[in-house]
Amino acid sequence: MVERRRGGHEQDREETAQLIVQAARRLFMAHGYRAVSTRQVAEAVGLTQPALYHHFATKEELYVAVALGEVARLRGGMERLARREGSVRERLHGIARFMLNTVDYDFPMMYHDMGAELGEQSRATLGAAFYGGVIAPLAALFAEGQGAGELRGAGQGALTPSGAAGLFMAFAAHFLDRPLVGERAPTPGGVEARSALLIDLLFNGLAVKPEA
Amino acid sequence: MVERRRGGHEQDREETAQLIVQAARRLFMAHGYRAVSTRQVAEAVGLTQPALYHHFATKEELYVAVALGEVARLRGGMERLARREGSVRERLHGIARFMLNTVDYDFPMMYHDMGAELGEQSRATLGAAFYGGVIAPLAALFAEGQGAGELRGAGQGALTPSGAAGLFMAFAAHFLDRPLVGERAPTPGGVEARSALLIDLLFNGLAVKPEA
DNA sequence: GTCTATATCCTGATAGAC
DNA sequence: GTCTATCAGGATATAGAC
Repeated sequence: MVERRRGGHEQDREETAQLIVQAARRLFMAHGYRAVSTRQVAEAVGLTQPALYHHFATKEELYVAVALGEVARLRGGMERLARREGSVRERLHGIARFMLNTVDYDFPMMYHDMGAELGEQSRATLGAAFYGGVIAPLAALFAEGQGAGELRGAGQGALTPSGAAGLFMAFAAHFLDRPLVGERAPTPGGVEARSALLIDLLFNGLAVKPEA
Repeated sequence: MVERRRGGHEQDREETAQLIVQAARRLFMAHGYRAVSTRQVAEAVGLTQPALYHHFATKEELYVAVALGEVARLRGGMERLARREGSVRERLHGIARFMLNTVDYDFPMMYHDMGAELGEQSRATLGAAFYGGVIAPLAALFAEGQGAGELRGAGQGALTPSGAAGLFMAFAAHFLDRPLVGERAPTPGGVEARSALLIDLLFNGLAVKPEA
């Protein structure tokens, strides 16, 4: 908002780049890196395909910009919710709600694209951003819960903090309401019901509780 | 083995089709449907690319054959292990071992391919096979555990049997030792340690147990 | 049943006018 | 900064000889 001082052009230099990233985000996250062509991205933003190459040198560079933006968004939400007051369980519940509410793409596919479709350098860049921005804040929260005696630690046969963070992400991916194959219906209920179930299962598991 | 009575040809009609499916299985499961070309499959089995089309009408048909074979393999293992004696937990542990030992591909990617890269008819065929051959046997086992009071049922705020089966598959996918992005290391330990951890977390969760 | 040759299409990326 | 035109390569699939 502070940059709008040059000329009367509505779309200054950086602005169309942002529009391209937004359009690419929707397409890449819905269909995957390989399934989306640069022509589709250009058409979605009202440009011709070669115009994209004025803003991004390669398709891969565009994907990296998309993914970095998404990691930054997740990081912001997670760090904000991790700082709230309440038990570790309550804060993790908040993060679960946040993810179920705002992640509208196929998480495993993004994971696959990052690991298999990109060059080594892009992979390293995104991997570091994902680890530092998503896994690390979650791991800190789990470590706090283990220290407070709320969660089983590695000494009690469970997981390291970052292992627990990875498991949390697997739970989140499972409870995201993506369109599923075949007859398997998504977990029913709204975000509140699904996030509560997610946390309940993550903390207590499927077995009957001893006191029940 | 019973069909080997025609002529001296080592590779009768159906046999090369099987070789093609095996080669395609390795490639598709390692890199995904879109990333593997029919030329690569042909080269891996020592044929030229057009020769494939004598055995399979389209690339998609070949993929369906690959996926149906894999579902049949999983079904066989699961039904065998589900019939053993022992608690539901012990039998689920056996199935977890079986999956960690024999699934060498990227499960979420196969899932994505089935849901997004194939036509409606192939998707329906594979979805039905997957549900009937993998989800249904698991769900029957979970239903048995819920009936025996070993597992929380839907009435106790947990999951339906098929919901629990889906969660089990999510756990299995998470604990498969696929090469991961960035710095996040795979869960350490061999198959026995990882399958035991999987079952422990699935049954008891991350929270400290009341009696501990 | 496998081959060579090829049709047709789509891809990412570049050249150069305006 | 965006356009038109195009390159070079790879994709699936087909035609027809042997």
